[in-house]
Amino acid sequence: MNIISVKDLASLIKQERKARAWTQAELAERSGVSRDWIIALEQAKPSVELALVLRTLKALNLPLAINKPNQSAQDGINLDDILDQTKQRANKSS
Amino acid sequence: MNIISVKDLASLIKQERKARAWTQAELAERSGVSRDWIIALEQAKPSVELALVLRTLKALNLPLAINKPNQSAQDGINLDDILDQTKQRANKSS
DNA sequence: CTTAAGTGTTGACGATCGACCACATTTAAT
DNA sequence: ATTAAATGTGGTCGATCGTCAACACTTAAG
Repeated sequence: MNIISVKDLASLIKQERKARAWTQAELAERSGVSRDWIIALEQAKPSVELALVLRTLKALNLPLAINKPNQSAQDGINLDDILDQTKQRANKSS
Repeated sequence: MNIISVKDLASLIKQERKARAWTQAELAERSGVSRDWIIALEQAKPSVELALVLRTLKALNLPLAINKPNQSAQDGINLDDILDQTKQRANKSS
């Protein structure tokens, strides 16, 4: 599943916790955070600390991944990059 | 690429920024954060806000994903869950 | 219905965030 | 070697974090 917003992450975590029949207190203990923080996370609080999120995902055995798109066959050649750099060159006036 | 630590995320972002020949200031502006914060992120500060991280990934066009492992063929059947629940039942004494 | 567990809310607290600024250091180009 | 851009550092400041504790509210079971 793709994570584009904090809500995505929050609902996925809550769903996975319930799938395992864990209470918030249980997940909190396993993640090494307070129960209050788990509540905040599941309520999609935007300002939660990244490190605690990673800990929680680990406790739930949920692997986080980034798959780079637009990867050219030859390394170091990325059409988007070239386009960006071209635009930069055109904006020398600004 | 799998993200297991903040360092993973930090180096990947820095790498992708450089691949696009963007300065930290440029990425900061595109992400709607301060340059200071980009520096902190690229230095793997553990306490960065999740929402700002997501904004930065979006600015870099890096999609974040979670792929649930151990998914049984039949929905709702997860061997890990059953194991956990069985362990719970065995610990009624505690 | 009663009871207990689970979940959510509130207020307090020290600690730390992220933005801003000025300044040092490093990198890159001429 | 000079110069300017890029990166990193240290400080301040208001705002907010995450934790704790006490207290409702909601579910689920009996």
